[in-house]
Amino acid sequence: MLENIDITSSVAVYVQIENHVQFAISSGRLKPGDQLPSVRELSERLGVNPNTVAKAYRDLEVMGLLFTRRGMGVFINKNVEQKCREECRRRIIERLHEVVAEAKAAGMSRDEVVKIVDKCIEADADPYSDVPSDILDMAKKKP
Amino acid sequence: MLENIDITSSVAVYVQIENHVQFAISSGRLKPGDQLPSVRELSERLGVNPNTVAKAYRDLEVMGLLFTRRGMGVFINKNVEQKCREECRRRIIERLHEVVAEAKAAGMSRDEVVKIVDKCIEADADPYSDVPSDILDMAKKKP
Amino acid sequence: MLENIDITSSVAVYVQIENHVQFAISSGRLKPGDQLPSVRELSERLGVNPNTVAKAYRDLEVMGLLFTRRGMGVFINKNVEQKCREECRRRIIERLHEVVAEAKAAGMSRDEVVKIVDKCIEADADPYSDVPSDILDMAKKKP
Amino acid sequence: MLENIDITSSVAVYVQIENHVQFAISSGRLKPGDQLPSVRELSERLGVNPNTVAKAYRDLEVMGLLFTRRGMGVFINKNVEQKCREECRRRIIERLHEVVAEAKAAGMSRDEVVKIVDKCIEADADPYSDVPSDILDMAKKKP
DNA sequence: GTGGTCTAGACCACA
DNA sequence: GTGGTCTAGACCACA
Repeated sequence: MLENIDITSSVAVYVQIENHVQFAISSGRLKPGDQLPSVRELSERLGVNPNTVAKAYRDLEVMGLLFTRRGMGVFINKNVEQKCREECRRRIIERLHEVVAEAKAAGMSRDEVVKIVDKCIEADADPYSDVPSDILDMAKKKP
Repeated sequence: MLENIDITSSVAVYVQIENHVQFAISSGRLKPGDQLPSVRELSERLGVNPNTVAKAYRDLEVMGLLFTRRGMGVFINKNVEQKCREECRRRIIERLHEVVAEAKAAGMSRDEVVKIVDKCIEADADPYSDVPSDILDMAKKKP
Repeated sequence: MLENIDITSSVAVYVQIENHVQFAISSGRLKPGDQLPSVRELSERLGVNPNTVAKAYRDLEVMGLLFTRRGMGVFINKNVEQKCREECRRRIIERLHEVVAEAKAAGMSRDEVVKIVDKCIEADADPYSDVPSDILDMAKKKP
Repeated sequence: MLENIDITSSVAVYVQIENHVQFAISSGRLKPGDQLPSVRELSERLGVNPNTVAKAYRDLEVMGLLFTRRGMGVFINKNVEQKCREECRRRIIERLHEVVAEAKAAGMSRDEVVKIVDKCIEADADPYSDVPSDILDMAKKKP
């Protein structure tokens, strides 16, 4: 996660955290019952304000992906994998639509776009899973 | 432009104006020497504060795309078409890379992605040019 | 003059006209009694608003360099050459001070600056007199 | 900076701020990663509206010299020192060319110009660095 | 507390 | 009429 979270990015850090957790759930790297790193632990690790991590966890809890057990920590909810997968897919397709529409408007041909797609697919361009992710390493797997 | 600029969008109005002008230059619909609509005119048309339009124009000037003649108006600079085109392409390809990498990581297959691309290309999904743009109509073409 | 007046410059056109006339007087290319082109004639030639030329002539008149004879035109005053020369010199030295001070602050050495000076002096870098100037050609020499 | 920023100057305050920051970067007094004083802090110090400082920071961001972390502050970008230095040098040399060409055209000799240059070089005519600059003192050095 | 966006409006420089 | 500069101030996003 540290590798993938870019604090200089224009995307808010809390949004990056949320996306990352959702993605990890949808790809099965985080499973129901797993415990997330504490707010303090993760914020220190990322070098960001604890409020930032807390905000991300709160949002994810509101979405129903996490639950908090006071004094125990934050855990992944049951039956969220499918929902997460769909949500991730939906967002990816939406963004794909946007960017392809712009490419078209910019005069790029179908073949040109497909060529770029192929190049990405072939490359190890996995934005999340190519590097051991700290948030994943820090998560305590449900026994 | 009026049709394409969405005051309620989460994308700031001045950013939308900037994108639109850049895109219009890169696609040749605005050419060096053309005069943009005046700050006041465009702001009234869009129903936003003149400062908002001025901010967009100023950014574009700092980027080197426009120049201002005090008391005369704002004009497209020379030799910006190529630069604009490359910049637009670069940004599109960058975003395409990002989203395809995420799609791959999310387990989508190459064919699935290409299928979505094809659907977008076939659709009239041009985000800018499908509707006559007021900013273009308002621009005074260099004689 | 047309060659030297840059309407895209950030320096106001009326200021450029003023500078040009002062410089022409101080270098003897315009002499007391010479008639300047009319506001209309010059503005058409330069492709600028007549107000712009009128403003320049008015300022120069306030400075005491020109006088207007109603229905006759605008003429260079007597005994202005010396004053003009001094004023031009003063401004040049002032600007030289500014830019050399910045060069020094930017870490440029004395020799580096002098080298640039020499290059300029040797070059035909005369910003005004190298090209036949329209305002001069348009001025009617006192018989 | 407070000492060098002149609110009564004809040069706009935001332009003075921009110049100052660029110069501080090019001379190494501000380094990549350093945090600039906050918009509010600097605006209070200078006695100007926060918008004025924000405008300068924004221009510098569009130029690629700064980046903003929302809620955190404004920082100097990486790899801008060289670019800044070149840009500063380029502008100084350009202006030096202009003014020397005018001096030549005005009939000043090479030796006369060099004499003025020498006088400036020897004087403490550093327009920026002779006085401890507040904006530098206020900048938080990257650890 | 940090910057971002936007509005309303004054006053100025220029054409 | 055109843009530039600046102020005052509201409301928001983020940390």
